[in-house]
Amino acid sequence: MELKNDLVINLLTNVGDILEILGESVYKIRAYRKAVEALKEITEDVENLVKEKKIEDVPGIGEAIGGKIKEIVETGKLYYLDKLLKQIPLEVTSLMKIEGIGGKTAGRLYHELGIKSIKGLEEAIGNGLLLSLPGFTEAKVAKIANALKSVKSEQKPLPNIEQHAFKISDFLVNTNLLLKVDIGGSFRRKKSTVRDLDIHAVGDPANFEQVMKLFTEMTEVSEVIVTGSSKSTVKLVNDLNVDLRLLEENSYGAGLLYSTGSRAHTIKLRTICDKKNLTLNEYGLFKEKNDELIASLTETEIYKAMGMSFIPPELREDRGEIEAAMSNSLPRLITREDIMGDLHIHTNWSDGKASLKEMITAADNSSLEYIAITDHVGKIPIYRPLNKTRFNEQKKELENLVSDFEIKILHGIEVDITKEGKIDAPKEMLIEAEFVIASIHSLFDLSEEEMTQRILTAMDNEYINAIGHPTGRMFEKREGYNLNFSKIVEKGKETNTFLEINAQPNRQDIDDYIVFDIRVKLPVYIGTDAHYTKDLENITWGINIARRGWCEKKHLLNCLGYKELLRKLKH
DNA sequence: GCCGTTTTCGGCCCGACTGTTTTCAGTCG
Repeated sequence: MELKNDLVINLLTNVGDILEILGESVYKIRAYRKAVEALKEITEDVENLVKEKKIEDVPGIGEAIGGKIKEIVETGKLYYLDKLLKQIPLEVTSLMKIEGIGGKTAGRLYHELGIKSIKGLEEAIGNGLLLSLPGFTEAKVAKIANALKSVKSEQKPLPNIEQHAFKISDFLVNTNLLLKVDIGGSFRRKKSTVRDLDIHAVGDPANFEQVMKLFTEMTEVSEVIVTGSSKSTVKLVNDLNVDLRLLEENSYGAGLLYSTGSRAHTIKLRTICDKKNLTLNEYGLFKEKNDELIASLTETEIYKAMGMSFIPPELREDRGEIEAAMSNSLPRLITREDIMGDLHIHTNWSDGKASLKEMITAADNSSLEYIAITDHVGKIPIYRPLNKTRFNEQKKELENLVSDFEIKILHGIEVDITKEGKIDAPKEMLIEAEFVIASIHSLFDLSEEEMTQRILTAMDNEYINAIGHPTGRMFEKREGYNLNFSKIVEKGKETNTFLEINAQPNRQDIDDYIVFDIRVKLPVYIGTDAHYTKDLENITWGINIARRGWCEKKHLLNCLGYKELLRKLKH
């Protein structure tokens, strides 16, 4: 049986969109949005939650939405949505993907002009129909026509946009018109993917007009979406949206807190403030009655004034960090210095580009205590995977090299998991290899149950230490397959098999919310999957995921020293 | 529609920018 999580998320999203077009209560719409967000953050099978009558335990899901989820799980359909769709066709919701068009405008376009789709909207602009609509002036129509070219921006892998982000903040710093420039938003929270950049800067308001002019006229800007004296949004030629928020220096901490978000974190903070008769905004924390300023200079002061310890940006997702900060029980997140080893590295013995010696030299020069060399074995589409003979040759080369280095080396392999969950490698190699990663490299479109079973079967193999890039996602190439993680974690505990956080920029697999869920049940480890020596630096992306997943040293296999690690492995 | 350290009703985060609304609704973050 398939997991129904995606279906439930889709149908409830549709309900939210249609309700928005119908102009329903914003609180009702918000309730559906919140329920969808909550469902995206759980790794459990929604069907099981329904069966065990635990679905209403999920925060944001109550009796009404819980009942609808039950109906979707049991019948695959939702009568309530079907009824709504008799009033508004589903396609109308596509209009809301255009910048500046929300539910109200989409509703008017449909009701007053019969426009159902983006294509219909283009036609209505072309033949002048849109101009006939009250309130739609030439300027407004031109703006919509322009916005049509760009649907609301997509998520992009953080590593791909890091350089753009620094370039823009450098540009702002170099104007010499600002005192401090910070990149906030999901960039500062170190999310694997970001939708836009939120830049926060403080300075003398006398300079703001000039800063905004320089910002909106940067050569990389393809379009100015909004611009005002304290806030502007531009679209860059590479389709990245950048927000710039300017504040006075004495609002620095409050502005950074606001800029960093997340939205859910901010809302929770403000809700708590409300109960304490405080108001929190981007200018500061105030007493509600008399507007008296309580704190604004630093984030630490503001958190403290709200009765909390400083919350690292990576945790600001309303996953319990606020409650933990109030009870002084935030996790001691891992740092770069805590990482003792890298357990997934390739060399030119398979599809890596660096030699064994080059890789070891590079790793030895970093602060690592150990690495695992894990070249490919099995029928995978690369030029030259290892066979038994070459594995032995590699071992010999390794033995000759080790004395020259301080770093400890596990001679491992990465093996392929076949469709049936078998391990495509000779047993002698599995016995001899000191760290065996099993990964899926083909047939990605099996059902959820088949994929889960495929991995469970592989984990049952007594020589497998770890599952590499567990969901197989590759940004801008393919979605990851869904897995039943509760079953996989159970099997991991039973068989002493661990899950990888693959740190390749285009993988970043598994996601932080999965790590958050499983970390206390089964240790994880970060592997760079390096193919070049410089790829060893990709460990950063894995650390981001681990930190966002609330990992402390005890949750990560590669925070163990070499000897402790060996004791943990099953062979 | 959800929720509760003022708890089963009456609230629900807060503010900037846009357009044409002469006082605010819509959209966004």
